[in-house]
Amino acid sequence: MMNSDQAATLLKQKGVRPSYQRLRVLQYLHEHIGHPTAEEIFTALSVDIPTLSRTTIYNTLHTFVSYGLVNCLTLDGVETRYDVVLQKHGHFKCHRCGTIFNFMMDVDRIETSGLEGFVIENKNIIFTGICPDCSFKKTKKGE
Amino acid sequence: MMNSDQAATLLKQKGVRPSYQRLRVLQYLHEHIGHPTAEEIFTALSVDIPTLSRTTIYNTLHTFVSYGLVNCLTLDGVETRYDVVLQKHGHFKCHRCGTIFNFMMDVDRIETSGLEGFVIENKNIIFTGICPDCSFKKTKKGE
DNA sequence: ATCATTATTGTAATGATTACAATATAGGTT
DNA sequence: AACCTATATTGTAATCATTACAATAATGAT
Ligand SMILES: [Mn+2]
Ligand SMILES: [Mn+2]
Ligand SMILES: [Zn+2]
Ligand SMILES: [Zn+2]
Repeated sequence: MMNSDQAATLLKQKGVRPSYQRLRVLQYLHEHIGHPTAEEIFTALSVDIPTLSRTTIYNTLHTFVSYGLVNCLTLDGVETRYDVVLQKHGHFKCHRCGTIFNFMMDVDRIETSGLEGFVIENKNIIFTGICPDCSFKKTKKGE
Repeated sequence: MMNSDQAATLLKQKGVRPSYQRLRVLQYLHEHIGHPTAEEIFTALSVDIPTLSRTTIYNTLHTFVSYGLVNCLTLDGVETRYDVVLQKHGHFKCHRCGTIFNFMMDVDRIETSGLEGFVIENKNIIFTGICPDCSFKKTKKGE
């Protein structure tokens, strides 16, 4: 998916010093595009890097966001999640299994009224409901 | 805007016991539609109700949400905000002054791809940027 | 008035995130 | 290569919103 060299190149390209921890976090994000939390990243990388600090994860993620390497999203408000897919897309959260899905949409085609004079910098689309998997399980159980 | 009797009627209508605290919270929400936080409501009502507990505010808001009296929204992830405007609308948060504005849009006209088989229960639209007021101040300062 | 149900209160706990200071590392300069 | 400064990492303590929980109070039906 993304090897160490590719990660280093990407970081240097953006002006971020490619430390070992940062490389690993960036690689993890590219290998786990399901919107992981800081804690999930920390837990996963701790196995390989026993000295890893939670603070480093937070610092790294903040750096990545400010340098435009990742986007952060807070769907529910309990945990911030990180997204390495930079292409504009919407998010669907299944309230049964908690999975966050990406979906495509033409963000700029949304017609609004009441935003005259507003400078729009970001458009965030969040849908909630039940995913096909959970929907199917529910139907089966109901029989 | 909404007097005690109106609030009581609304609560009874929805099957929520109209305690004094609940009446006051509901009234506050109707008089402050700028998406207040639990803390803001608590601080404001504490003046009048010195024995008021923060827990009551949280309980009350949870009750209101579950009975469909208000909606909650978590735009940034730091604080949950409460919205008594039940009509579907989008939110714009100014990252300069922090104000959260409502705007109108046809939510159902959004075309998506990749959500086949998903049961959509809620559509949340959040824009961020700079509001006209802050935009104007910035321009003036720049002269 | 009695009694069971429900609401309120206060305090303690939780959990994600931030603040901060000490230590370690990286990369440029001599 | 050794040196030095800027930057990154680490560990711990603090913060802040929210929740858990148990005691007390109020409500509404009988
Ligand atoms: Mn995504
Ligand atoms: Mn609103
Ligand atoms: Zn699901
Ligand atoms: Zn503003």
